[in-house]
Amino acid sequence: MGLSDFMAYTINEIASQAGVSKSTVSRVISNTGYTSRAAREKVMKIIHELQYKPNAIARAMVSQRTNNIGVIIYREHHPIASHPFYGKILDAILKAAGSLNYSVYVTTDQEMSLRSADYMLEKRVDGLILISRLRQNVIDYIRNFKIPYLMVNGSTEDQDVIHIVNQDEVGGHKAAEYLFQSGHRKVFIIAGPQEHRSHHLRLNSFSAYMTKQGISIGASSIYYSPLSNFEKGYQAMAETWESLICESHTAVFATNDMLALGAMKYLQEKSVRIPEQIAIMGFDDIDFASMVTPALTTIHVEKGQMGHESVLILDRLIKKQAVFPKRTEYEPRLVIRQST
Amino acid sequence: MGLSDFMAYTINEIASQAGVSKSTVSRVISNTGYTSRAAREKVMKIIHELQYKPNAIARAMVSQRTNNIGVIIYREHHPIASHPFYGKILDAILKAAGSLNYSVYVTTDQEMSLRSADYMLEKRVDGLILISRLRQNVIDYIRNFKIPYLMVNGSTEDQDVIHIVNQDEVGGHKAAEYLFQSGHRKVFIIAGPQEHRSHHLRLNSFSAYMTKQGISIGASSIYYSPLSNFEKGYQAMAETWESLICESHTAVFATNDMLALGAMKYLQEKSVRIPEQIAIMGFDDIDFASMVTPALTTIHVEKGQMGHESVLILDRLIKKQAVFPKRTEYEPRLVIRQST
DNA sequence: CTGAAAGCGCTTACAG
DNA sequence: CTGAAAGCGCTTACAG
Repeated sequence: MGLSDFMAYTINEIASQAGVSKSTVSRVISNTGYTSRAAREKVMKIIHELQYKPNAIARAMVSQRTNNIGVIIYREHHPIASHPFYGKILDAILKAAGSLNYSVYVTTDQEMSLRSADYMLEKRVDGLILISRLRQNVIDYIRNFKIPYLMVNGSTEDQDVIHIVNQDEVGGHKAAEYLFQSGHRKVFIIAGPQEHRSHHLRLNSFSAYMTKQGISIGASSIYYSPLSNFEKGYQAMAETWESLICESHTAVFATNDMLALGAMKYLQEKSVRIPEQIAIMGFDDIDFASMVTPALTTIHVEKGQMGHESVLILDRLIKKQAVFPKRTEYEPRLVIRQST
Repeated sequence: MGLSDFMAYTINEIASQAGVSKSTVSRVISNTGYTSRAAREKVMKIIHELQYKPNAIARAMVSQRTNNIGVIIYREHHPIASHPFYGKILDAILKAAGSLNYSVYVTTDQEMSLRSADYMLEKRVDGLILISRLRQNVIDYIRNFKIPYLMVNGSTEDQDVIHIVNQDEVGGHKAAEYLFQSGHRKVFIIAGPQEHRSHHLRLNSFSAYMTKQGISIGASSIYYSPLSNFEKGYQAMAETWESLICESHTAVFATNDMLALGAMKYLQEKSVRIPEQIAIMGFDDIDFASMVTPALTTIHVEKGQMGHESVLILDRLIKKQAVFPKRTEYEPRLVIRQST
């Protein structure tokens, strides 16, 4: 066995070099039970000398705890980790998990299948955070395994699933209220995919507010986009701008910032002045919203808070600690910038 | 033991229900060795009925392979996963790892300490991808454990470390060449932190090209920024714009897009016309670069390729397959848009 | 305070 | 083709 066939030291090696049993070594490492000071010091010394590291796998095997949590992000399209919305949630999860001494497995599941879940269910993790939309059959499947899990910003009607969400109805309401109070009476809406809970609720509550003010938003004032990205926002404007302005709309509300930003890009290429000729408003408050010119007015969603809280709740689930609400909601807030 | 104390089935349960030994069960699961058709079918049936999943931890214990790879992103500041540059690399890693059947641990290390490394070194992963800058002592530490690892876009002079990098010199050269050929003779530079290999090389090769053209870039034409984010780009312009324009600079080159975007924001607030009054150029080609108006001219870095390749190389290292270059370089390319 | 033994859930030679 | 046994590297009662 050459130098390249480096073998990591085991507890046995430490025990033999320290002249004690491996039980004793284990005790000093985990700092439980009684150990004489002499034994402890001897063991510590050897551990440092050899740079011994306990094998986490072996430890997980007996303790039945991995100290890992799994994050599965269900997204059909890229980006995933670098997504301006989900990426922020992920960042907060990584941070919170680190401070609670969990490691994080990150998986993406573009097929929204059982595959990623299966991987995690092979006892690799103590608990699971599911982000974004996933199918009911996946939820049922996971539940079957009795592993602690929760959903962040998903779309399920299932009352039993522990869930962290943004109050999208409140956000839609705030957006509509703000635009209405700013004098807008004819607003064009770019609506993201309606099978997504967020886009659906944002659109509905926005419309509901306007309706209550006696303003009905007709079919010709809503553009339904199958995707919620920049390109689609651009395309939405490209296809509708002419008629939109003929019908004297004074503002555009998009159900997320990416759509709004895409729309803005098109308008700027056409030298349309924002907000003078038309106001634009988004939803999410992604980083980029404040970086463009004019900066985008939007509804701020507590992405970081949601990610952070998801780890705290999961930790309690794992440790079987006291009850917690099935549903944790965060209230979004209006952020007024230059585009309106 | 109530329903809530669900225990996952083990190979023993499968064996007993199928009326065979656990050796046989193991063989049919791993599909190795001989098994009679009858035995195989019986076992498969029970496995499906019970939704049995082999315990990955136990398997890792004996096979000495975890099928996990660890990604440590060394960054002092947020964002990490959602970073417009590193997030893209991470996304590509997640994707490539998935297709090679690896799971990915993602850790961030803001202190650039040994802590994250330690975690991974507890035999949790088969190999390690280190992203961004890290200290030499961390490298030395990790090397000590003989675990396969490589660096992506790091900054080390260490010839022994397997390394994937962008050719920042080439990029700096291309940027300078393009601006020069577009007629710019007096360029202002916003330079990111010089302890970062990328920013350093980009600045140097840019200057070198200009010098060769007989244009010396004086101290008053370089703004050194301690950070490379949007805010600092904005600040750089805020502090220097007046004198910059007095000295008749015609273009601004920033050593990354975020700085360039920040600079652009300030100028737009001052109603400076871009590129008519001053041209702006960045480096990286992050997503946002093409979304702003005017769209940012920049140097495209192969973030996805770098991430993808890092997994392929690590996989070969793990499997002890044939040699590979110590250093894999990607050539960046010029992307001309509207800001110049 | 300490050590021998059993066991976590698998895989892998080895007999048969 | 199949099963009994040993072992991966730890932890945890249990005697002493």
